[in-house]
Amino acid sequence: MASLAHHAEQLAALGHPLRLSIVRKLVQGDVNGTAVGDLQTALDVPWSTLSHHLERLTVCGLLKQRPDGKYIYYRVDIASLRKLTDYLWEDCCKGGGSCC
Amino acid sequence: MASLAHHAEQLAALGHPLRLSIVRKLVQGDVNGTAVGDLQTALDVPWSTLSHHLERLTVCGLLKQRPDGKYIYYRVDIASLRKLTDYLWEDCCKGGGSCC
DNA sequence: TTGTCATTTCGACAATTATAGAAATGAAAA
DNA sequence: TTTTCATTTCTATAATTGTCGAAATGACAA
Repeated sequence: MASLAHHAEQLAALGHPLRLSIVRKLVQGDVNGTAVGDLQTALDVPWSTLSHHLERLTVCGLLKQRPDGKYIYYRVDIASLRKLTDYLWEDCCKGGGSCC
Repeated sequence: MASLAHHAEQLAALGHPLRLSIVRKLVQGDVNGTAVGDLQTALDVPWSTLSHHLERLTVCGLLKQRPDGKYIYYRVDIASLRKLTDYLWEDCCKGGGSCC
């Protein structure tokens, strides 16, 4: 099952305090995205560290990048995140019983 | 925010192919839990490796253990997993706009 | 073009995590 | 009580991941 590996990769990407706080900030923020500089200010973390984590989140498909002039805007790929959370619950209680 | 660190820990636990397949199997399986031996057979992984991953999932609160005689049954803590997936969507589109 | 700002890439080191054989535990059956 | 079975702990090694300063890139402004 290829999707298992893919989803594991996305969950691992979310499984880091700084990366999770990036995603949380973007989920709550402007639908059009947030510039890296604004994230840097908000999270107060070195640029190179932030950039590295943004790449990790982007590579696995959780974030989308939109360069606009001088800035790069990042936003959560909502469909991708939805698929991920849905995946965790797929076929719950298949064998009968209702727990969810 | 203490819950951020806790949720990151849980997501990291899910972010490993073997651990994710353990959780998927338990989510789909019997509500009363699955014995370690059955997991071992199904996943075909060394006992010590499996045990290590089960511990990681249990320590962060995603799995519950129920020893019964010779066997130990593991099941997903449904409430805990629900809190986790809900957390990811909390306050989505706070600033207006409707994406989810 | 020169300068400045936003962001990424490079590089090196530290820290954490994964793997699995062998030994240990602990409960039940003979 | 001896044996057997289920599972964990121990131990060591290999692999991956995280951190961040410094240098590089690439866009816009003067």
